[in-house]
Amino acid sequence: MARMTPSIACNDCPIRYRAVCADCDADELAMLERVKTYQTVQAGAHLASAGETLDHFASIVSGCATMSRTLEDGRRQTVGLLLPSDFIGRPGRAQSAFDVQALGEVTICRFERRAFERMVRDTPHIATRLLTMSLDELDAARDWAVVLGRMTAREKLAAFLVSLARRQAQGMGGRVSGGGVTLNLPLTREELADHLGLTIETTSRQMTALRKDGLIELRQTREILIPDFEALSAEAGEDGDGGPIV
Amino acid sequence: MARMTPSIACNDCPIRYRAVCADCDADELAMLERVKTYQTVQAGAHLASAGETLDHFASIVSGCATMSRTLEDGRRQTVGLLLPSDFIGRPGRAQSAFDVQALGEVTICRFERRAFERMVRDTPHIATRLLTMSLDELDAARDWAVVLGRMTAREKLAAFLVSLARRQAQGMGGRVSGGGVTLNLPLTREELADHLGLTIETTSRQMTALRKDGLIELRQTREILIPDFEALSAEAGEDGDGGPIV
DNA sequence: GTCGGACATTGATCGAGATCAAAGCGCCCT
DNA sequence: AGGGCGCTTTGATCTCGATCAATGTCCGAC
Repeated sequence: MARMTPSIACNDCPIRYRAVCADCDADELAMLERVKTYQTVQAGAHLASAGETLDHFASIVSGCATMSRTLEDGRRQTVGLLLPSDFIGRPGRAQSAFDVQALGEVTICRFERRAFERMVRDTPHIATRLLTMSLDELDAARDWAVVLGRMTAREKLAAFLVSLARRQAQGMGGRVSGGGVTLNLPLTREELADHLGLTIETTSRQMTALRKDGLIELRQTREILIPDFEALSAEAGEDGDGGPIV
Repeated sequence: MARMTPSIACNDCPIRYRAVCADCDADELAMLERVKTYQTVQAGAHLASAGETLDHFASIVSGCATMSRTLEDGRRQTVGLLLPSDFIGRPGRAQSAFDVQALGEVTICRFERRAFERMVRDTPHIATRLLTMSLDELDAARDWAVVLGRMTAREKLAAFLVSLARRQAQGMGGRVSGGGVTLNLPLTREELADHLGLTIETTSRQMTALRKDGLIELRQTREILIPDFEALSAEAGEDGDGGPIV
């Protein structure tokens, strides 16, 4: 399921300036270099399970993962979509509160828990970066609560596509070209539905509706072109903030 | 709307061991003591507004507040209920992402932004405490996303009452006596509905339904007795985790 | 006292999204 | 080429919560 991958030098790392190590200087990076290991897992692999004790933290280097919870009766809600540079694990607590599952092949940069917690304590550049990232995620989680609690199915889907396009543009995973944005959906319709708090059928219908209204074009089922980003944003109940994609 | 309140000594502060200052030693507390000011605001006062630039951070000393966002068409979603010891503001960013509004009379302990950010940088005990609190809030926000996205109206209300009872018991604001827990709702039905992602009417109907089913008793509209905490938890779609109230 | 306004409950009906059901479409495997 | 399986779309119907509309309750002002 998981295989070791040769570590690459931090300086050549694609997430060098976006992950938890972003603010580290050469010395600090050298310390991380000593304790890190790369690992690649296949689609569907569980990087963590709710209630499970974790002995490692990790940054996503490439690929995507979901963070979700499943109720006993099978209802599932995704609470976060993890993209490259995002952090997995919760310093200060060994138990994971959610399931973290790889969507495609995922490569992570792992740190043994004790060693990393010590570095958080002793390395202000890591501690403050972790705080900043946590606060960003907190804002994102609360933003998403507004979507889940108060938006219609159509608005939910539009809001998700807009936010994913923004994140992919930032991470250079998406293409922004003259008036059109292309984005790669890392999720199946079912996973998407679980993220939006809808059923597969409603999600699919809304996808069709946005397509028929010319707000998106489906190149493949997993490749979406947004011809007019502003127009789609307007569908997402956005008050104009958030601004353009880049 | 707001009035200065004589500061009380940190050592006599009701939130001394729960707020952002919890881990501070005597020296650090003395530094905070020098820059803090207490302020009391009336019900309905805005402690922050979405998009507004804040020049202070604060801890809630007494009273309750909501953190919410309102869409242009008036739909509102509460994303957090702030109780004594909770923190207001976002170190590293001057803009508030949400509205923060006092529910009743609220007393806060304020810190000027620059001074506090400097302390976060220079005082590990504050930085790590802030990180812990942020991570706890992040977990709570994600837990709530599951409720908003996947639970029925009845489950939403039960989940909220259970979580509020737990928090009040922790903060000693609630009474736990032989088999029964009393809790004080700091929210009107409308504010409650905005927190649950429901309408007032549905919220009220579910309240009545839980009462008729013997799961809660309404002493006053704002005072609720939970005769059997476990039974109510079971209604909240809980998988038995979370455990008893204390 | 009683008037008025804010908050809460209850009832009747409607509709967005869930559920049940059936195709359609790729894609791998033999 | 054909069969089978997973994913997606589309259609028909149902249901939970929203909406529309009274009515009830509490409290403070006069």
